[in-house]
Amino acid sequence: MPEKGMPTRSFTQRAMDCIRAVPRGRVCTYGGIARLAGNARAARQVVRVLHSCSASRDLPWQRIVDRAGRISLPPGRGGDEQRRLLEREGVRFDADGRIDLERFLWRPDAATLRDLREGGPAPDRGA
DNA sequence: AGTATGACGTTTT
DNA sequence: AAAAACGCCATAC
Repeated sequence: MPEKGMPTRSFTQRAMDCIRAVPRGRVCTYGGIARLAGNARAARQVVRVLHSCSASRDLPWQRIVDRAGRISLPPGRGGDEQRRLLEREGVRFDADGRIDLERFLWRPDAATLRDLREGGPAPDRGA
């Protein structure tokens, strides 16, 4: 059994759980995943997580977009596929290739939030 | 212990 | 409004 108080799961592991929690047909942002995983500033680490696990693990990697609702992955290196996958889930893009986050941004309900955070506290220094 | 990585986010031009 | 500059972070090595 893990030590009391010590995080048993790394940020990377928690981030993967959060990504898996994004339902089909919805999206979340890099920063949003970072915040859910316990560190609001670790958006870049979320990028690294996706880099190492997108194709291999069973992560819905395509559901992570940037804060403006745009696909960050460059076309030709997966960006096109990401858009195709999202459209197949029902996510719509406007003429500028943007997703309406008011409509498609996923927000976890209280129960999901609790589940995602059971591994450790969320030291959000946003104050 | 220092450097590199990255599909970001925020602030400043 | 758009772009650059700047800040930030967890992991790999």
